[in-house]
Amino acid sequence: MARTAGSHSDITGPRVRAAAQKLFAARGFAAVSMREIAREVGVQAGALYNYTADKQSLLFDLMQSHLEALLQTFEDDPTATPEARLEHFVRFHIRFHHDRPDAVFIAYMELRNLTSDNFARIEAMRGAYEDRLEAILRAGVTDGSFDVADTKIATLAVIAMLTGVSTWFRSGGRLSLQDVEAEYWQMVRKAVAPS
Amino acid sequence: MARTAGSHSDITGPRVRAAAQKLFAARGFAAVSMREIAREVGVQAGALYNYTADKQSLLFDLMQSHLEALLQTFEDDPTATPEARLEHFVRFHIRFHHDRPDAVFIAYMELRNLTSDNFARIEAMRGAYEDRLEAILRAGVTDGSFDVADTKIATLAVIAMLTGVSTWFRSGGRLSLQDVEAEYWQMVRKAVAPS
DNA sequence: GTCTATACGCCGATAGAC
DNA sequence: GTCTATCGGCGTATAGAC
Repeated sequence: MARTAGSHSDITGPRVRAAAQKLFAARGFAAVSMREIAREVGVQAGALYNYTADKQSLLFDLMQSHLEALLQTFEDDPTATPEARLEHFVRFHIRFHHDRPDAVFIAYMELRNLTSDNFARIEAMRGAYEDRLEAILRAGVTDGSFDVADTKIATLAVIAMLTGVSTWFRSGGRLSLQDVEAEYWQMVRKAVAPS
Repeated sequence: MARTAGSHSDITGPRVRAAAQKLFAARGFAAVSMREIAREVGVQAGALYNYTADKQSLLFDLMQSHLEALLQTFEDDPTATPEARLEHFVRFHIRFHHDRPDAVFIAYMELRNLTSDNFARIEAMRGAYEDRLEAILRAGVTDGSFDVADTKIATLAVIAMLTGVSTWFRSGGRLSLQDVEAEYWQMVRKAVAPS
């Protein structure tokens, strides 16, 4: 079962996706050519088509993998208190996004470059993630530990606020990621608390 | 002083910028060609270069105009209470951004397509706007009406949260813009309040 | 001020040799 | 599985006629 010398599909495939992710994040899907991706990998442009049907599939696969990992990694414990669940969500979201800046950037910036079918599939996954947070907020509203007028709006507000961290946080700066987590948790906690 | 027939620089110029804004917002700077902009305006591609030095200048001018308007339109009253000033900021930011969806989208999504000189100028304007909010938060921390661990982080968190409204709000939906303003104001007010 | 024509180069994707 | 070569098309920007 040994592979033929020069047969590298198992290693080149991931390298193609890694190169595409790096370049799409840095300069944008539309601005990056297949030739550039090939150069980054160290192959000729034609060889890329052994690993992806076309450029669009490359983008879609990156986004889908990112959102699959997001949904799979987040664990919620419905038996804990709403406040504990919310704190876990806040810290998880900040850390997970901080660990994958390129994938996050692509997932937020390149939605309009998806075909409409692919867009619908990605939006469904994003919606499923939002639903996880909304369930926490609803549980807190029900038992009186939170007070928000509209759980859907609060969900979107919290996610927008947390995701914004990626736009400015740099390791080695004035604050550690743990400091940032703690500060955002305080703001989120108060924002949804009963007044 | 009558112009020659067929001389339309005073009207075609704005139409070029309007067409570019519409197309850049819908499909992205890199994905839009000068030919498409010309088609939208109703002239040939070469004629665009009577109104802009190049495609990059078109992008920069759109962003600069947007941020100039933002800075010029926001009025803060340093003699009011920090809470009143913050509520005014929240409502202003949501309304101003809601009124200019295309300009807002471009200003957030196309930063990486600016040359480094142009990027620095735009970032300086964005920083000036952030400073206006931070001044309000600092005043509230000083007089004890707010409690935030770090005014810079709180500034970025509030702006990210408010700007997120543009990504989902549509007139004619379940909530009016005034409802949305009110809900965000409640969340912001509580987030920065002393616990 | 706008037109037509064009310079010059890169685009995504495929064909066929090895 | 990767290469070279290539197809047909579109990219920005400019030149020169009117």
